[in-house]
Amino acid sequence: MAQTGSCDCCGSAATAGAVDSTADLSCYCPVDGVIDAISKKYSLQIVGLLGANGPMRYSELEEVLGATSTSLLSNRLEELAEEELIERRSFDEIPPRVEYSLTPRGRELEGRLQPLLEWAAEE
Amino acid sequence: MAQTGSCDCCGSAATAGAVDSTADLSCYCPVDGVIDAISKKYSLQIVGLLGANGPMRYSELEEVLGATSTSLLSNRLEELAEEELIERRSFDEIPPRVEYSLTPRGRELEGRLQPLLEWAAEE
DNA sequence: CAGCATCCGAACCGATACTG
DNA sequence: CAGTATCGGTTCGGATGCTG
Repeated sequence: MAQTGSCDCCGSAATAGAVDSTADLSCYCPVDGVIDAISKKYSLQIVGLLGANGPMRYSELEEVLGATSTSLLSNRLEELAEEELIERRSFDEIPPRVEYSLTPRGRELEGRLQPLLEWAAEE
Repeated sequence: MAQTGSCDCCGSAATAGAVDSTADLSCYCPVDGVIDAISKKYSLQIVGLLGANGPMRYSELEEVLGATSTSLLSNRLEELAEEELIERRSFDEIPPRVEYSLTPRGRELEGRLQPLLEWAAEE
């Protein structure tokens, strides 16, 4: 995953035209990086939590998510921030405080995610 | 992932009540297994392709997806079939023929997936 | 044609130890 | 409090090679 330029499903094979003209929707490969970002552990939960609760601190997320290792949470937050789905805001205080919140883009994602998650959860 | 009974985000931590009452949407952990299934490589594409093109043969999928190894494709198809998102139909012919198509459940998924994918793809 | 079995490397997860 | 650094275990992905 995490492709930057090449595309394994449209680059080589799509030109073969094996299927037909309705194949407009057949390529979901690049998808920017969002899909990559959200298909890792806790990403979905983070987006959902920030959407439901508003800004949250590092330790709050850590607690609610049920103690993942700190490094894992760090990585997820960093990745989501790189995709501009969440925003990191640090206050210059002692003790330090950092808050994470959804960006507008993140809120768009959350909106589109919700129907999917609700459907998957009810079942 | 692939949890069957235990839940790492609501089992232990949600009872801590660190956030507040709006945390209804905070638990996406179990989510049946659908999320697990679709967060693996090619699952999304398979569902999308079958939705757009109708039933497809093994070799068609293989070609359009751009030659993943056969075992990987096999695994994905099997997993999606176990989740009852796709249906496998084999014809008793020589040479053998197998077609895959979306189940009603798979079509529901595809519908909810589409807005998300379109949004992610346009960017 | 449609696949399963196997083996290897890469990515991901989790726990621990340590820093600003 | 909010992280970074490191390391071992597990899962995932890709390449062959071989069957019904």
